[in-house]
Amino acid sequence: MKMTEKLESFVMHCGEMGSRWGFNRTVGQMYGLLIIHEEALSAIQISEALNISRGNVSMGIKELQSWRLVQVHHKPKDRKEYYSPAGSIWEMASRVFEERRKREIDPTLSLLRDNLLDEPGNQQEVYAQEKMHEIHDLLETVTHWAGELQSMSPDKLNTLMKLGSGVSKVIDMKDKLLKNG
Amino acid sequence: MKMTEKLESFVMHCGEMGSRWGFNRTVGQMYGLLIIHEEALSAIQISEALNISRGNVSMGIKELQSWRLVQVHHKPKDRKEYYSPAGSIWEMASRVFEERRKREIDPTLSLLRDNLLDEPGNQQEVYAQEKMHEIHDLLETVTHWAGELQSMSPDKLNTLMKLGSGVSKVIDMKDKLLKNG
DNA sequence: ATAAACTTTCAGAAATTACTGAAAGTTCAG
DNA sequence: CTGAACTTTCAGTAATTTCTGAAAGTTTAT
Repeated sequence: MKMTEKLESFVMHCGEMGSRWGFNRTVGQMYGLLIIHEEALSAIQISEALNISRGNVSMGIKELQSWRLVQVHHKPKDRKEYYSPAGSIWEMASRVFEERRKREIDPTLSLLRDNLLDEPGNQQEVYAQEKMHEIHDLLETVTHWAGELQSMSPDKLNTLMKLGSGVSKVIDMKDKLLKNG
Repeated sequence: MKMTEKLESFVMHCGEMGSRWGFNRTVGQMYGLLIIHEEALSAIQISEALNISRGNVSMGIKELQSWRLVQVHHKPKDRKEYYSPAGSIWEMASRVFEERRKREIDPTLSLLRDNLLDEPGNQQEVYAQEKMHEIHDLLETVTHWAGELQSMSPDKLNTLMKLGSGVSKVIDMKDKLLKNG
C-alpha cells in the first residue's frame, strides 16, 4: 500500500483530526486510508501502510465497526478479511453524525429527564431546574430535527441544503399560504 | 457553593461529557457549575466547589473564554473576578456548534482545497481525488448551511425546527409555487 | 514605593488513553 | 484430529493529556 506523498498527507491529516471527530489517531488514519483506496485492504496491509501493530488494527476495525463505517469483504481462496468504507460519503457523514448524537446528547437528555421529574428542594434547585429545562428542550428539539433530516431522502435533503438562505423565504411563504388557505 | 446531591450529579455529568463536547473534564464541570448558579462565581468558589486547584480554574476559564462561553463580572469594593455563562442556552449551543465547526471541519476543508488543486499523478490518485472531492463538497455544503442557520433569527429558527417533517412538505410546496408562478 | 489581593504561568507529577506484541482463540483444509 | 492461516484479547508499556502548586505577574489602595 505504498502511497504518494499527497495521499499520505491526507491520511495523516485524518489521524490528526481523528480525536476531534470522536475516535483516536490511528482509527482516523485507518479510515482515511480505506476511503482513498478503491480496493478493500487487509489488516496486514493497513498495519504496514500505517506502521502500527496488527493488534492495533484489529481494535481499530472494531471501533470503526461500532460506528458502522466499515464493511468486510472476502476474496475466494483467501482467508483474510478485507475492509472498505461502508456506504457513500453522505452515509458516512450521516453515521458519524448519528453516532455522535448518541454519545454526546442522548446520555445528557436522559439525565435531564430524570432530574426534571423531581421536585426542587430549595431556591437554588428551582433556578437550576429552569436552566436544565431549557437545555432539555433545546436538546430534544435538536434531536428531533436531526432525526427528521436523516429520514429525508438524500435528494430532498440536497435541495434543502442548497436552498441556503432561501429557507427563510420558504418559511415566510408557508406562513402566507396558511393565512390565505 | 455547597450543592445538593442532585445538582452535584448534574455538574459531574457535565464533567464526564466534557471531553465528548470538545473540552476536558474539569472545564465541563466548571461550565455546568456556572450554568446552574444564578450568581456569578469567583475562581476560588469554583475551585472549592469542584475540589480542583486554583491554577486549574484559571486555565479552565481561559479555555471557556476561547469558546466565548463565559462572561466576567466585577462587584464594587471587590477585586475578584466573577464568572457566569455568556448568553442564553441557545447562544451557548450555537457557540459550541460554531467553534467545533472551526476546529473539526475548517482545517480539513482547507487541506482538501489545496489537495484538489494538484493534478493527480497516477491512477491511484485519480480515485483518491474523486473521493476527496466528494468529501470537500459535502463539507462545504454543511458549512454553508450551518452559516445560514446561525444567521437566522432564533425565532425563525425555532419555527423551522418545530416544522420537523413539515420541511419536506414546504419544499414540495415551493416547487409547485415556482412552477405555477 | 509598598503591600495586599488578586490572576496567570509553567515545570513536574498524576491520570488517562493508546499501542505493542505475545498468547489465546477461531476457522478451515486436508 | 492437526496444523496453518488467520483474528482477537489483554497485560504491560509508551505517549499524551490534565492537574497541581509554587513562583511570577498584575492591579489597586494607601
